[in-house]
Amino acid sequence: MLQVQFIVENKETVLKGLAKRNLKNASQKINSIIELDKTRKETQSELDNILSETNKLSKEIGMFFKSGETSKANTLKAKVATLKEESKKLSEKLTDCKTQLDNALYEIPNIPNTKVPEGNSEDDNITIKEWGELPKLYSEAKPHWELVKQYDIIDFELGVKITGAGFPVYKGKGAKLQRALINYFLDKNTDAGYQELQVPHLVNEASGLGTGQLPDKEGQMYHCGVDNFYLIPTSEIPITNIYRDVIVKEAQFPIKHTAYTPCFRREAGSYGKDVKGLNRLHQFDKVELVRIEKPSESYKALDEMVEHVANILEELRLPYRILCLCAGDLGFTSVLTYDFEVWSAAQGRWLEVSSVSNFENFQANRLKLRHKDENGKSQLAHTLNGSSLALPRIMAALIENYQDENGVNIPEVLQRYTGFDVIN
RNA sequence: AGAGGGGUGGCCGAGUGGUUUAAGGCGCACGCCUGGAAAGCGUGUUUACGUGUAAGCGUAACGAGGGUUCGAAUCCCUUCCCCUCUGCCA
Repeated sequence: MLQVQFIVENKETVLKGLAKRNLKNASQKINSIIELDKTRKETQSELDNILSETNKLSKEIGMFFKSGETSKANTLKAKVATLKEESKKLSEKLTDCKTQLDNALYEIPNIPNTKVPEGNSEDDNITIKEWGELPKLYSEAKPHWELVKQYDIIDFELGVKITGAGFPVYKGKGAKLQRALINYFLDKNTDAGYQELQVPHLVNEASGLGTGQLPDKEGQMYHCGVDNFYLIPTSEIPITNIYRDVIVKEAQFPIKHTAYTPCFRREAGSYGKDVKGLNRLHQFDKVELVRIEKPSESYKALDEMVEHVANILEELRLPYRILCLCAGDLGFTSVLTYDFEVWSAAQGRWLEVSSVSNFENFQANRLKLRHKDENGKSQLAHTLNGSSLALPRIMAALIENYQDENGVNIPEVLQRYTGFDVIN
């Protein structure tokens, strides 16, 4: 969430940013936040004064009891009783005010970067780079869901039997290819200085709140009721929450992590070719990048991440394009996001395989993730993340783009990981 | 899962109702001392909110949340976590 102080001091900038996102009743919401903050400050001051007085009197009571002046003590006790009533009222008012303020802040999305194009939907995203020639497939080319069946490398029906739709079983060379991709991605990331982590796949409520999936996106996560844990929809949650309530030391920067995890998403409400085959699953694998940066370095870090992901796709020789998301398509928490899409030749469409974002201090504010600046003052750090990469759609594109009369060929860079060069 | 013991500052650790303004130690920073360093000595060393131009001042925080009391690290309740033993288990 945004910092109240930032909203108060930069009201016009905030309103302009929210207008870009077409947020309804923005100025009303912002005014109410400013008003609530004012009330909060006043109430805090009033309460502190009363508590200060109460503390002073309590000490005096103690001394009177010690010296045996019971009647004096009792007089003060009566006085404290009235003060206590007042402080109770004020403290309730303060709690109430803070809750209202937080709830109001939760509704305000992040302010888009000036680079973010105007626009209402994905149609307004701007392509900033295209790479690779779209492959011309041979006449018998098929979509991946037919190929995986033909070569028996991914079994959707089996997954339905075991669990339900959207939980495929990878078999034989399919499983091996999946594992090869994971290892390849992790190696690329660690070579680029990202520390590899293995993190829990279930997280508690505090972590869900920290990165902002809770409370609003509760329905999109699988929940273990008895223990009150959530299955992670992305490893961003466990990785970023390492830094919840942390003050990072100067020497720790830059902080670069990568992790492979399965991701679990309930994703209700989609249909048709969007969910066909590997296009959208309830469980899928992903290798993630997370960076914690000093504010002055975060955009350099974002560019590095984009460059890094592009390099991987080029090594795989998958045609891709990079989109700069427009304000209307930009995620709630993001300031600037680049989406990577690869060309799925047999489907004749682009598939999103990575999303790289700078959240600036929006996430850090909820996480209470800070660092000390040059003057020794605590400042919120910046958080960034990106996929490198989401497995299923890479699989889909690979299988489709690399098919020919002989079967599905394996990109050269992966062959030392798979140990075979064709699936047939 | 059962029984028992714990959770105090960056770290160790004292503290069972009232000058706790959380002892003492370690670490760290600065200063003195020194040719230089170590040792020694001195000073300082949390976070959040409020207030103030600032120095500072006020409030809150002893795992978390409630309660008792004029007053709680200390007593009571709830809850989370850690350790030991027993059980179960890859």
